[in-house]
Amino acid sequence: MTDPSDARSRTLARRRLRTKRTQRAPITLDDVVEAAFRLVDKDGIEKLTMRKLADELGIQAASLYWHVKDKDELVDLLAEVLFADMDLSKIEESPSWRDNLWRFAHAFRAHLAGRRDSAQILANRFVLGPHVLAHLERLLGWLRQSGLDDQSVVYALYDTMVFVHGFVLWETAPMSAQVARGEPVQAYLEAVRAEIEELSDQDFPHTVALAGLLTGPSNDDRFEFGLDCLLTGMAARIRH
Amino acid sequence: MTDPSDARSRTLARRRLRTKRTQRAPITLDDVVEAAFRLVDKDGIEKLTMRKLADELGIQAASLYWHVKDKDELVDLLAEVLFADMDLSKIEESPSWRDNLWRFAHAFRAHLAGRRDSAQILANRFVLGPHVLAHLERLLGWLRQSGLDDQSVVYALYDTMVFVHGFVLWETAPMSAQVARGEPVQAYLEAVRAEIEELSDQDFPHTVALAGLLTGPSNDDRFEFGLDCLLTGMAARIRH
DNA sequence: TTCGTTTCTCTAACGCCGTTAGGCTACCAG
DNA sequence: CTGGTAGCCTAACGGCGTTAGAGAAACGAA
Repeated sequence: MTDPSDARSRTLARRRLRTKRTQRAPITLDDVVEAAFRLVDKDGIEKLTMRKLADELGIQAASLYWHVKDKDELVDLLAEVLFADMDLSKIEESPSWRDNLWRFAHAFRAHLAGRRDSAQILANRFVLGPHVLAHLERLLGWLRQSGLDDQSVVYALYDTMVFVHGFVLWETAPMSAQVARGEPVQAYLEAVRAEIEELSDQDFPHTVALAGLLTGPSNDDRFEFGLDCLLTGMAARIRH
Repeated sequence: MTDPSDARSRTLARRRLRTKRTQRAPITLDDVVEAAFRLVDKDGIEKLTMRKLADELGIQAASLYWHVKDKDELVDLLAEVLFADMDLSKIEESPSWRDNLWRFAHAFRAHLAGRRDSAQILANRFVLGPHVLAHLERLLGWLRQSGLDDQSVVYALYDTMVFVHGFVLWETAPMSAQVARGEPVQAYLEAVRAEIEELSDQDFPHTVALAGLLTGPSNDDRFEFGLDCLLTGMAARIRH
């Protein structure tokens, strides 16, 4: 029984030397991941199937199991690549930890928003691959260099990531469920708002009164509010 | 074509009047939900199957579809019941919105921690059932009565819930994946820590230096830190 | 009491899924 | 030339969500 991952890396190294091939070039792991993301963007993560993925690649489903152990390993891979694809180098480093964290949070959210079901792919997977570690190293460096004590660095980063991830999860939840069936987001929120406003004023005075804000149009405001509070609180806590 | 939910409620109302039955009592929707949670607690949400659920109830899989339209509707139901089961009445109301929000956040986290895969069940489902609305009403009331402007009430509650949900999701992520296979949490964290400490000091100085804190034992500290920052920031923002 | 209706469950089946076993072919190193 | 391995194949297994349709028990009205 050969170890597939060993075999894989040996193959990848050798492929560069290969000059010509009578048949079509073999599929690489990158091809698999790329095709998977194509399908996810089209139909959502729930519709991602080993058979459809194989189809997209022009091979049989069983052949995928040479590249990947499991469907689970596949999704783990997607999660890692998803995180790795975030381009932190575009963020210019500031001497202020708060600026750095603020920019990272926005970049993180924007990145997740750019790919369908991204928050769901990341959820419940604790991936510590090389790309994730590289990003982590950079972020920790930013925060440490601005004079924060080590515990604050770790906690601040962790809690910020948790907040952003949670936020995007809630932000995209109705979209995945309803909008995938064709309806625009705005229409969905209108429907929820109408539903709330039909409630009895007697039983739900506060909910009805706040219906507009609850289904409010701007998720950006909500995000900014939470993030700003989080960072302000950190600043207050750190300088005693 | 009869509407199943209408039929269901009529049945429930009538069942109370029924005195005796020659065969075993029919299954109610509550029975279904209860059995589903039993299975989730035992094997995790991913192993929940219509067939196994039917088995647990002593009926055939197809019979479930009289009680429930979909598996999706089932999980929506679980999400709503999960949220509804949180007992907010145990929380004593304070005149301070901060106290109220703090207590709610802790109750929410504790509640989610008490049931396996709860954060995952809640994820990506935007449920607005009667129980959820009742809780929402109560929470909004608490915050409004302490003099917060309406927008702050909504945003503060929303962002707090997002944070708690995101936190529990991350907190239980490694547990679901690894611990379900038998290993204790502590052992898993030790393994991650060892993995980090094996990294090159050259390439990952910060990550290695903070390995202990990154895999630190106390999630409670992390949670407290984030929540406290969030609430402190809110207080600062609200009173200008 | 009778009789149609409703409630709840059944059997049978469809098509899709993840995954495994084992075989075939093209390539490469010796 | 030859053995091994990389990369794909066909075939199949058991399990999944779901539907169609039948049937039995209980009910409600006559």
